[in-house]
Amino acid sequence: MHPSLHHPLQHTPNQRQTKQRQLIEAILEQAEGPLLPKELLNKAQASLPQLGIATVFRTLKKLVETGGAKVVHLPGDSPRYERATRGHHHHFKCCECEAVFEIKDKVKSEIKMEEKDCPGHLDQLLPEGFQLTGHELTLFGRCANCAADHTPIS
Amino acid sequence: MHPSLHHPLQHTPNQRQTKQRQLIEAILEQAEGPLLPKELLNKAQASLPQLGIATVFRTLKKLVETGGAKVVHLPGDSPRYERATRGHHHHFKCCECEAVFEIKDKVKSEIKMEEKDCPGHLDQLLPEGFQLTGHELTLFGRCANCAADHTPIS
DNA sequence: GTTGTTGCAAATCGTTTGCAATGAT
DNA sequence: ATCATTGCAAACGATTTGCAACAAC
Repeated sequence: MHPSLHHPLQHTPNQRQTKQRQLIEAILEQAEGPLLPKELLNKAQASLPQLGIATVFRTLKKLVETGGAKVVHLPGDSPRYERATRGHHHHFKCCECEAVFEIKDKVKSEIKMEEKDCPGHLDQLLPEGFQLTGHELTLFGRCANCAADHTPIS
Repeated sequence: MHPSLHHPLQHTPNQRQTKQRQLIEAILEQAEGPLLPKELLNKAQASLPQLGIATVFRTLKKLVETGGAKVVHLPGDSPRYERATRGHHHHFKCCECEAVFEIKDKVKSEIKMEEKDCPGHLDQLLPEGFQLTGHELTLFGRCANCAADHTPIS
């Protein structure tokens, strides 16, 4: 039998395939780093000039809810969005040129899941009885370019 | 000689001692965790009802500039503020009750500075040529209370 | 035809700023 | 008396929402 054919339990509304949603997903897919909603809008308006910012926000929210996208919070900035397919990683923000880089953990086991191979053993930091389900780590400093261009820090 | 006696290079304006600044600092001092500007305002208005939100923001900004306070960015929330005297630590946010806890690193050397004794060796995560100057780490999950009250996660 | 989706404008929220009045020095 | 600081209101940027028109199914 097909369990979900007749009555979806919580009456999940059917998602419709629109060109704006397709476009937004495509741009997110190609992006090299997490995007601000406004950046996304700008890129999208190249193909769909009448696209509104509200649609971008609504679509992003749905993408996040359905697991298609992830929110990236960089300290001091408004939230960015990236495709969920990129897997777990951290971010590095250059304090000089403001650029944001994806940092992939170098030590990576193929068996353990994301939390396990991140720096240190994060659960060891927690008090008794606390359960860890996720984390966000942002590094700041100077990127290779800025470090090369100028004198060393301080 | 005293180099800074005569002409402060950038004409640093003299800070004046006002009751609003004193109050804000006092509240920050007593706080158990990082505070939102609005939370700070609410607590402060108990003693100073006419205090305005603008003053809170202006005072917090100056405190941060002068190193008296630190900004805490919890993913998904607007910035919070805490006294700088609390030293380096991380935060844990309970996804169930929304409470925020300070997490002190357990492994703590007395000689090494903040970056050194944090989880893992963060600089090892960086590509060649990148210079690390700081980081923010936020953990999410269930706090001990919520974990005890309800069934285990999923 | 039903109903999820859109664009627009108005509303909201957090934060900043202009300005005249106030208060610390 | 000077000038940093305040309170208020207006301004602002990011995000959300109401609603009528529209488009996918």
